[in-house]
Amino acid sequence: MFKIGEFSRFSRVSVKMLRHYDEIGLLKPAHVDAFTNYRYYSADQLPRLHRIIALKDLGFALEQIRTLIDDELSTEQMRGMLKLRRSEIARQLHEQEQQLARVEARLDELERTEQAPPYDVVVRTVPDEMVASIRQTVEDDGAVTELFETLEAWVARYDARAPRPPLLLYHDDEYHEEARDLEVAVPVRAPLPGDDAHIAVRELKGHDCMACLIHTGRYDSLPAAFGALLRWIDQHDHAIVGPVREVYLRFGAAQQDYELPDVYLAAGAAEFVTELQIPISSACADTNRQDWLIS
Amino acid sequence: MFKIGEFSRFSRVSVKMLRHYDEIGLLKPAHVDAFTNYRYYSADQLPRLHRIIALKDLGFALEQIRTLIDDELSTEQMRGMLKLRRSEIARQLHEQEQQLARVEARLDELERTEQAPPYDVVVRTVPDEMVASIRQTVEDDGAVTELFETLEAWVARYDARAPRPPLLLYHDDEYHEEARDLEVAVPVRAPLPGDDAHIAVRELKGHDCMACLIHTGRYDSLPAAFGALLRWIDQHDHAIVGPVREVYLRFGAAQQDYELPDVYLAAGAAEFVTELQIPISSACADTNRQDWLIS
DNA sequence: CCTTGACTCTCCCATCGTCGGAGGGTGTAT
DNA sequence: ATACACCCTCCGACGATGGGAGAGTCAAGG
Repeated sequence: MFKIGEFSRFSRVSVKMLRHYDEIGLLKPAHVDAFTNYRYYSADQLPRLHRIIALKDLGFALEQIRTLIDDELSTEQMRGMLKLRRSEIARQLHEQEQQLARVEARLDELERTEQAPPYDVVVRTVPDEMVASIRQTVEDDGAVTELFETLEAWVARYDARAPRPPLLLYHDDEYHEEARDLEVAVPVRAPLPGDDAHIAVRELKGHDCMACLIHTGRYDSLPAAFGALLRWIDQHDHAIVGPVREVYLRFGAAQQDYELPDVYLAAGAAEFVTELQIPISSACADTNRQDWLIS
Repeated sequence: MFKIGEFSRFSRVSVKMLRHYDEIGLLKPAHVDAFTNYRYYSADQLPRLHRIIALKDLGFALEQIRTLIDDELSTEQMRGMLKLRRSEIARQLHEQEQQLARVEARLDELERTEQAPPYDVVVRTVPDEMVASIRQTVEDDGAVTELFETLEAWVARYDARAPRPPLLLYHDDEYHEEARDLEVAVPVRAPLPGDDAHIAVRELKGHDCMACLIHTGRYDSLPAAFGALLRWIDQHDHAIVGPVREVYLRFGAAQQDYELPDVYLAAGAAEFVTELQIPISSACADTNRQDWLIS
């Protein structure tokens, strides 16, 4: 039997942690003196403790470890978890790379902001539009692409696609890291009767005063575009009165052929052309308003 | 001006965090209503916020960001930090790989423990020995190697090296993650007068009853060997009465030629041969004691 | 003008693993 | 007997984030 200090020295776990593990029931001392409450550990407890540390290093929370370890898991199983952990680390690496890419985009954005802002903001009227849409809370950006594909496939089955670009609505009141309340929508020709589990066909209300901005280029720098649009709205003292829309005028390798007003065609042949739309209060009819209707 | 909810939506920072950033002085709202305490943000604050997020994604703490950002650092400087961050991530990846290697070693150890323990524990008397040593708190294992090299070089200058193996003493009372109180020591022939800043020449006290165990193989699995030694001590009801020693009988590519008793030579030609020694209470003279003196 | 509902405020608490410290009791060696 | 090393429990802190209670505020519709 060893007192906690000795046991700490040889197990390479601090005294504080040994007490903590005792407290949460992860590793009870082999014996606790009833009078002094001194903890006494036996050398036979080392394997269990080493198992705990191994699992901890594999990224498990102490709470999980407690349940895992009581299941008497074999070293074979633990080797399996080791493999899992390796792939998990690879995934994290990938994610960090993406994060750095986002940082770069942010830097691009900052530089662009320091120069002359290359965005032109216009105010238009956007008409009502019949769309098929899915609204749901989404965690991963990749899921959005999937939703669009689902939607297009579903609409294609009814041969009801209207030749106008798909769009995305941001319904969140405020931003949250994990889940965002999004609505993906594609225009349809007729009020389709069919209504799948999550797919709704509805008339998407237009708006008299929509502050709009065309962004060309990859989506990494969309926040910059939103920033410019927001600055315009701020400077002109408008109020935002509805969810933001992203309209995908052109995207991906296969060039779309939507019916668009001429002004859009001027955007050139960039691979990605996106319009950002924010409905603003109507008290603005006096500003540089331009009434272009989507044909 | 935007209320906090709107600003959150467009900045992609949660309301909670905006309030937090206000509180810690990282991003104060452009205006706070004196009566209602409502926070109002201006679109001009977006660049600063994006800078903050970029730095956060680069791994800085909010506290650091505050000082960084007030220094008006350019995007060029931030790109430099991006590079730094990349290498930092590479380093972390390497570290995680090492950690996984340690986990594997632990699993090896567990399997070995489940089988018959291949360690023979003997009790010997270890005599006093004159050594040159450095004792200091060390954070990185790599630093230990450096210390040994420093020490050997210093002793070599006096041509005072005694042909016995170097050793490491663990002085910590209890284990701590970050810093360990270690003493590296190499045997010397004479009481050297010279005494460098941190190098001490002293007689390392021996001990009548030293529980010893020979470990062959890489240092990854040293904890397993310590475990075996500890179990032996526990089973035989000994008390530990001094710091643990690791004696490096053979190590590295260049084979050493220390004067050792025959029993050590039986360990074969393994690349790494290490003896672990723990001084125990003398009340054990009746057990399987074997008095081998190092020649 | 009043109600309603959406929005905001402040304040407190929780997470997770680890450490530090205060204040007091225990064990062993001089 | 006294000193010193060790141990105990209890409380708080870290840092980024979120949850929730309870109260106040704003804007739109009746």
